[in-house]
Amino acid sequence: MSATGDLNPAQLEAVEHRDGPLLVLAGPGSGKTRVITRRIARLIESGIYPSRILALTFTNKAAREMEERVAGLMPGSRVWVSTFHRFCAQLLRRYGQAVGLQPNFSILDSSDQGALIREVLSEQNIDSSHFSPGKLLGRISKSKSRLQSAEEFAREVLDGRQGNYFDQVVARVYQNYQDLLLRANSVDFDDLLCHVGRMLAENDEIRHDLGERYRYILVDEYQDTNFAQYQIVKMLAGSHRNLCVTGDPDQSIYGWRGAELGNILQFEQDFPETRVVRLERNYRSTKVICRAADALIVNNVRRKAKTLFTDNDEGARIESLFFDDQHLEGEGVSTVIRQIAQKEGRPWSDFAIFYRVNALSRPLELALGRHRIPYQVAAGLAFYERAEVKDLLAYFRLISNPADRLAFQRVVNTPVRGIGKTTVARLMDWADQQGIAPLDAARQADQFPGLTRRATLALGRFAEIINRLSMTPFAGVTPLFDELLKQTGYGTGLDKHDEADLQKLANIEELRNAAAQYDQEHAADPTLQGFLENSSLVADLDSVDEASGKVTLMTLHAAKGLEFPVVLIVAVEEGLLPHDRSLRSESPNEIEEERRLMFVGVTRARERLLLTRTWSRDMRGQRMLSAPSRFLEELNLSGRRDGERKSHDSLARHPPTGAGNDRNELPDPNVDDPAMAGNPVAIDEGGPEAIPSEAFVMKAVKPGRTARIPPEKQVSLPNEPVEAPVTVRPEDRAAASAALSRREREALEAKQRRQSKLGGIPNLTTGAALLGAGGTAESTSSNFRVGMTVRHPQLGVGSIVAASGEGKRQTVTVQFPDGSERSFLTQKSPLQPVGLR
DNA sequence: CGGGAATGTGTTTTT
DNA sequence: CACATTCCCG
Repeated sequence: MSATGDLNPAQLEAVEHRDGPLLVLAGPGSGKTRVITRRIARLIESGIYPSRILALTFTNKAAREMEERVAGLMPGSRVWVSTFHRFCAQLLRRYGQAVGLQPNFSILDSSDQGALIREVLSEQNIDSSHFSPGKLLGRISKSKSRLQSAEEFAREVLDGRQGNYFDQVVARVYQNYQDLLLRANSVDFDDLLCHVGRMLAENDEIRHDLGERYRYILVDEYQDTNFAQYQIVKMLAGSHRNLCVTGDPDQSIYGWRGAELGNILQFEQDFPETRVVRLERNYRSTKVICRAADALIVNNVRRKAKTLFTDNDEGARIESLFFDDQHLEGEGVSTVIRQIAQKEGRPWSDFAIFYRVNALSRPLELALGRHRIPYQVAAGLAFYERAEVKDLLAYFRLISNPADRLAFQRVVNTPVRGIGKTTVARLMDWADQQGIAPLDAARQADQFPGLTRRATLALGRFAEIINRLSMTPFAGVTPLFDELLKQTGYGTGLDKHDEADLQKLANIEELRNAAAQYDQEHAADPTLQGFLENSSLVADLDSVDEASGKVTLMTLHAAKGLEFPVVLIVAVEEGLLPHDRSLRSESPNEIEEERRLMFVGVTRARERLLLTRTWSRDMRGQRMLSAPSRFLEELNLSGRRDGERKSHDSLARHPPTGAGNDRNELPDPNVDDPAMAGNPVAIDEGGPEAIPSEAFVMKAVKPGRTARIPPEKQVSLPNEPVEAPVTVRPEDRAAASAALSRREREALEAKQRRQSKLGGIPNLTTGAALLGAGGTAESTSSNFRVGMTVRHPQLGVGSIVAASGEGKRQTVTVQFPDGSERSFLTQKSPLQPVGLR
C-alpha cells in the first residue's frame, strides 16, 4: 500500500501530517502530486472515509490525474477530486435556490457574456466603442471574484471615491447584467464561485453541513486562488481546520484573472498553527536547468525564498537560437527537433514548444507540417468556440433551460427561418414586459399584435420544434442529438465539397462523438445537464495527450503542471515575453508575473532547454523589430557577471543579414560584411574558453528546405513580369502582400485557388505555405493520407476517401464497410492508422 | 423586414 | 486577420 521508504524527509512529513492546517511549498519537479496523492491514501488508510475528503484543483486534467493516482494507491476508494468550478457548479445544482437559481441553470461562456453585456449596453444607450464589453466584463469579473454583489459594488462607487466615471458606468451595467443572468437562470464562470461564496457566507446551515461533510480539504496550486476561492475554502474548513494547501508562489501566473499571490504568502498568518513543509529538491531537471531557473527567479522580490537543487546530472547546456523572422524560426525549430530526435533517438512526444500567445503557433505549425513532424496543439478553446458547436449546444441549453435567453437568441433563426433581428428584438421586449421566457413568448406569438404574420408563423414553428425535442423521452444525449439534427435540419445546407462546410460537418460529427462518449462514460445516468456542464467546464487543453507520439505546442500558461524531456520556448523577446502589457504597467508585479511565466516554462524541461528569438516579426501585418528578452540575461546563460559584455550588445551590433532584403522598412546593416552572409546567423560569443557549460550560444541552424525551392513551386506575383518568375522569400512575399490592395490580394488568392483546382499549387494563402508546399494537398504533418486504413473506437475500421486542410484543421472523410461516410478532424478524433505506419 | 457584403477596429494568458 | 457593426440591396 503506502510504503514510505521512497519519500524524502520533507515529503514524508507532508504525507504523515494528519490534522490541522498544512502548507506545502513545492518547487517545480519536487514530487508535489505524489505527496498529495500519497497523503490522501494515508488519510484513507488511517480510517477516514474517502467521501469526507475533498481535493480541489484548477484543471480537469489535474483532477483526473489525481483521481487516477489515488485510485491506483487505494483501489476502490472514491475521493472527490474536482476543479473549483465544477465543485461549485455541483453545489449550486443542489443548493442554488438559496441564491435564486433553479437546478437546471445554464453556464455561459465568454462570448455569451459578451452578448449579454452588449444587450445591456444597448438597453442603456451606452456606446460600446467607449466602454468596451471586454473591459466592463473584466471589471465585473474582478468584483465578483472579491465576492462583491452588484449592489455592493454600486454602493462602494457611490459612497467612495467619486469621479471615476468608468466605475459608475460599471455599477449600472453590472446590476443590469446580473438581473438578466438571473432571469435567464444562467451563471457566468465567476458566478460559480461568487454564488457559492456568498451562499456559504450567508447560510449557516449549508456552511455547517458542508464543513461537516468535508473533514479533510486539499487545495492544489493554491498560489492561483482568488479571494472567492480562498473564502470558500476557509469557510468549508472553518470548523475543523484540516486544510492542506500546496503550491509554489514562484509559479503564480494567473494574477490577471484575479489570483492573489497574497493567499499563499499569508497562509501562515491566516492559520497560525500551520505546519509548513518545503519541497525544494527537484527530481525533474538537470543541474543546468535548475541553476538557470533559480538565477531567473531570484530577480523577483515578491516571493518566499526557496532554492532549487537537484542530484540529477549536469546535463546539456541551454541553447539559444536566433533567426531572421518567425518563418525561419519555425524552420529552425523544426530542423532542430528533427536533429535532436535523430541524434538522441527520441520520439516526437519528447518535445514541447511553448509560446507566450496563441497567435505564435501559426508559423510553427506550418513549418512542422512542411517537415512532416507530427504535432498537437493545446489551443485554448478552439473546438467549443466553433459556431456550429455553439449553435447545437445552444439548442440543448434551451431544451434544458427554457429561460436561457442567450441560447434562444442564438438559435431562434439558426438555421435561417426568416426570423429577423427586428422580430427577435420586439419579441424579447414583449417577453421582458410580460415577465416570461422568450421561448414562451414565441409559443404565444399569435397573442402579440406587433408582429407580421410571417414572423408569427415562423416563431410558432420554431417553438414547436423545441417542444417536440423537449417531449422526446430522454435516452441519452446521442439520440437527442440525432433527433435535433433531424428536427432542425441543421447542417443540411452544407456542401461536402466545400472546404469550410466540410470543416463544419466534421465539427458536428465531433460533437456527436463527444455526446457518445459522455453517454458511454455515464451509462448509468446520462443527463443533458451533465453533458452541458462538461462542455462548458472542459477546456481543450484537457485533451492534450502526452502519449500521442506528437510534438506538443501550447502556451506557457497551459504548460504548468506538465513536463517534457525537451522544451523549446520561442519568441523570447521583449514585448512578448515579458509581454507588452506588463511593460506598459507601472507596477513591478506584472513583470514579476511574466518572469514567473518564464520560470514555469524553463522548469518544464527535464533534459534539454532551447530558447529562440528573432530579429523581426510580423505582428498583424506589420513588421516589427524584436529585442532579446531581459530574461535571457537573467537566466545567466553566459555565466558572465555584471560589467562584462552582455549578450544584447553583441546582438545589437550584429543583426543577421536576411532582414536586409526587405527594401521597404529595414536598414541593411550588414550589406558589406560578407562574413555575415547566410541566414540565420551564428554568433558564438566570446570563444570556447569563455563559455562555461551553459554558455549562451547563438547556434547556426541550417536553413533546411527554405532556401531550396523546386522550380514548379516558383510563383510570380501579379505585379512582377510574368516571364521572369521569382523565387519568393517569406519577407518579400510579406512585403509584396502588404503592398497589394485588398482587391489585388483577392485576385491573387483567387488565382491561387484556381491553380489549386487544376491540380497545381494547392490552395495556399501564405508565403510560408507557398514555399513549403510539398506537392499534393494531403501531404501535411499528419499521418493520415487518402487510401489509408484507420480505426475509430466506436465506428470500427474504415478507409480514408478524402482529406483536406492541414495541421490542426486537417479533415478526413472515412468510409466504413457499411458504406457510410463520416468526416473527422484528425486532431480531435480518436482515429488511428491501422497496419503500416 | 431580412440577409449578405463592405468597412472599420482592436487583439495575453483561461476556469 | 477576425470580429462587429453598418450599409445596402432584394
